[in-house]
Amino acid sequence: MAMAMRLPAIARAATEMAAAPVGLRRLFCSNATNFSFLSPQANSETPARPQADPSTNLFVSGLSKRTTSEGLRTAFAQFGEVADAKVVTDRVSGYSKGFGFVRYATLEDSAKGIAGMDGKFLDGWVIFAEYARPREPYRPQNNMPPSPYGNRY
DNA sequence: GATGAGCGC
Repeated sequence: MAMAMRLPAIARAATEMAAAPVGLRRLFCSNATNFSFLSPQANSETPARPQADPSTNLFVSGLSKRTTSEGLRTAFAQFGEVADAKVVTDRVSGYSKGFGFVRYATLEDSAKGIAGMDGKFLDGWVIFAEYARPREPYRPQNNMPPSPYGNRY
């Protein structure tokens, strides 16, 4: 009586893969898009920089809502030593925001992580892996506006 | 989640 009938995981994955824009990202986001290095003397400054500076920290977007930090770490650990992996979730709802961060132990590991995971599938979604920008500066969490009823939070 | 580009506490 229980309707526990489910499609096999392979069937669900195939369905999602068929709908996912696998080759689409190369049209506007590719690692080979930056050709500015072809003119070494012409660009003392490169204002148009799609990717951030190389770092051990990676920004991963396009994640499935079901992907957790552990799944993120497991996937990226195939290409290097992962020091930290985190899926960003909403503080109040707890749901994944669909992106996260992966910090590798070394720069070469992070480079291999991008090469190995960027544009690949994770939980049925095409994910984008790139170097993360430097994080927001630390901010004391005492910026709560004063309340006439008292600060309880 | 019913939200699908993005840069976290």
